[in-house]
Amino acid sequence: MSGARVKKAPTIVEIAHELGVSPSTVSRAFTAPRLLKPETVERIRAAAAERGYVPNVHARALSTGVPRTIGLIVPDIANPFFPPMIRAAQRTAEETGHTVLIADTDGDVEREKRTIERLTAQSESLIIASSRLPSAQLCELTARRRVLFINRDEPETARILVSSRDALGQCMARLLELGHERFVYVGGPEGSWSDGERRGIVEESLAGSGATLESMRIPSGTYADTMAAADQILAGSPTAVVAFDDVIAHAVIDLLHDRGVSVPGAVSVVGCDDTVALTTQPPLTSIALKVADAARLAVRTVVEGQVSEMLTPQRIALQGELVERATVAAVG
Amino acid sequence: MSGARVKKAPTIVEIAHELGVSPSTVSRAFTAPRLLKPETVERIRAAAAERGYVPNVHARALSTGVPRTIGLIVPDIANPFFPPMIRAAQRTAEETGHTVLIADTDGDVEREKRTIERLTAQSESLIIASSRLPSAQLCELTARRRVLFINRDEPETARILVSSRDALGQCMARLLELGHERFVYVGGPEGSWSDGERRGIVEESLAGSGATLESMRIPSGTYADTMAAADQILAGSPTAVVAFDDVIAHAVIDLLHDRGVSVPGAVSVVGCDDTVALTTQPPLTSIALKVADAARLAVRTVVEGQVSEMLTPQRIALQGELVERATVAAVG
DNA sequence: TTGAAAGCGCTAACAC
DNA sequence: GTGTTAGCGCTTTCAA
Repeated sequence: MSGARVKKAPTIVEIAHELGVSPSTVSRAFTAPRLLKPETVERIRAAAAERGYVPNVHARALSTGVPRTIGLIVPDIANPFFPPMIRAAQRTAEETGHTVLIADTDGDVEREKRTIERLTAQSESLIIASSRLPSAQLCELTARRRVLFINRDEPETARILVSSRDALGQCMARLLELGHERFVYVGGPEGSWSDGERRGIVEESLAGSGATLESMRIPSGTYADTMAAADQILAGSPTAVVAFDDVIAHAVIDLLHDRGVSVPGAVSVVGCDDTVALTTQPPLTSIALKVADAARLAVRTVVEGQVSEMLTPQRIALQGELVERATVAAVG
Repeated sequence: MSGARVKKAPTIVEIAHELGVSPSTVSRAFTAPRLLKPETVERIRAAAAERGYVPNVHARALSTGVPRTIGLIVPDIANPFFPPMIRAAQRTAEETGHTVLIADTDGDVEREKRTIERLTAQSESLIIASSRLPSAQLCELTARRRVLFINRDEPETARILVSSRDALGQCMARLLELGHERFVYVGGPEGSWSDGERRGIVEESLAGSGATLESMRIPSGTYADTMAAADQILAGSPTAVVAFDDVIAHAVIDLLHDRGVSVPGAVSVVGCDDTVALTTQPPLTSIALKVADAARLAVRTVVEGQVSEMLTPQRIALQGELVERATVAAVG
């Protein structure tokens, strides 16, 4: 079996020859069937299917000048926040015959820049999620490229924000209603747009309520580092802990449990992203984000319109939904 | 800003004109610099860098006949087992200037077939992880393609197995040593190679030991379904539970806890994959698999050698390592 | 050491 | 409705 030859893919010309038609006719059978006699289309498609013909994307891209490829750049594919986004993007792209190229930057700015360069050359547009680039670089790099951002709120760009504003606001109101007076916000990575938004909402919601707020941050956002910050989190004897995301919330529940503090009996905990919410004990109250919707919308946006034109700057915020489970209760 | 034009990428011809050299010279500056006067190479590279020239992958692929693209097909990108594999594959592919196209099949056979067809056309080789295709179809589909499998042990193909054999065997021996006599194996998806391997090792290890084994399965492999199967899992009052993966192990720990059964005091639990091991209470004893190594090896294997030739059939098993944490103890 | 020219597989005017 | 032709950007003989 070793040494066997890989079968060369059949080309349009070969199919054309066999059928006694011209190459362009075969091409049209796939790209503009309505220009052909239905019968011809049938005949060609049948023959093509039989020989296992699949159009060569490179030839097509070269000929049309538009690579039907969309680059999707994420900081970390292993972060459970992104796979659903990637999935939705791919499924949506499929509908229009596009391919999504995934790239992972490790949250590293240099790598992000290089990735943008590289993908620019082979994609008709770029979708960049949670970009870490400083504004200046970002403007420069994207000045003459078709780029759409997800979760980066840079003015004058096309961007989609997966927002927790409404849901988190509602959640905070509920917590206040339940009599909570000492809050802790356990934030995530510095410079994350989501973290900024959430921190802001928590502050706004509490302003003038008489409740106290302790605001802190777990830069790595990991379970282990959150556990390690237990003392700091519990320093002010909070009655409610709002976590940047579900991973942190999960750790908070566990550290509370370690100290014999009942959740939600003594302390209420809320997470965000709804990624692990069903695997905590008790099940975590969290905010389900419109990640898949954002990806779908992103792909549809970049796919429509002339690829030779920049995207129209606009800001779209998709509001998530509060999912009430079992980690929130009245104080006391 | 809307309506602004996307900058057209500079081509080899433009650079050649500006420098007063021929297009082939510019091409050679990138593909065969040793054929050129070092000084010329320098001049060309500088000019190219300045204009932001990046070779057009499509043109290159068309011209050389080899698309420097590797297709990587996984059942579910959201399964925490795969992102580290994807990451490692991409980083390795980068080294040789290759691009990895990720596709997700949803564990669906039809979709897997379509994906293989589609990727074949634009990749020089395919890496397929945890393929669900029946053997016959798999042989047919792969008969004349450059394909390498990960975690699918089909004879006469090139395959890499991320094995837990040694580590799990060692773990079982340890459990026996500690006096365990009633075991449950809580398996995963039907047809998974990993599940078959693990189930087999558990059976072999216990054969002739006098210990009893209850073997079951959570087809979906989810936390929720595992919780729901609590009665079945605990029916035989096991002293040790071996789980197909960490997600199931996590659920087992939680359901044991719900019933007031101490881990590892009364029951020992071991997981596999080492994906969530650090976020359980107590920390889960698990098996760290060589997933990233497998991906690296897979990419290196498909990248080397003539792309016109099939891969040499071979079977490589990469052994994982037992990571002892806190969910295993002596019986009693 | 460099240039000229052909051609990869496909699409898109433009003919017929 | 279908065929002819030119060309997308690049690599690669073959000549010089």
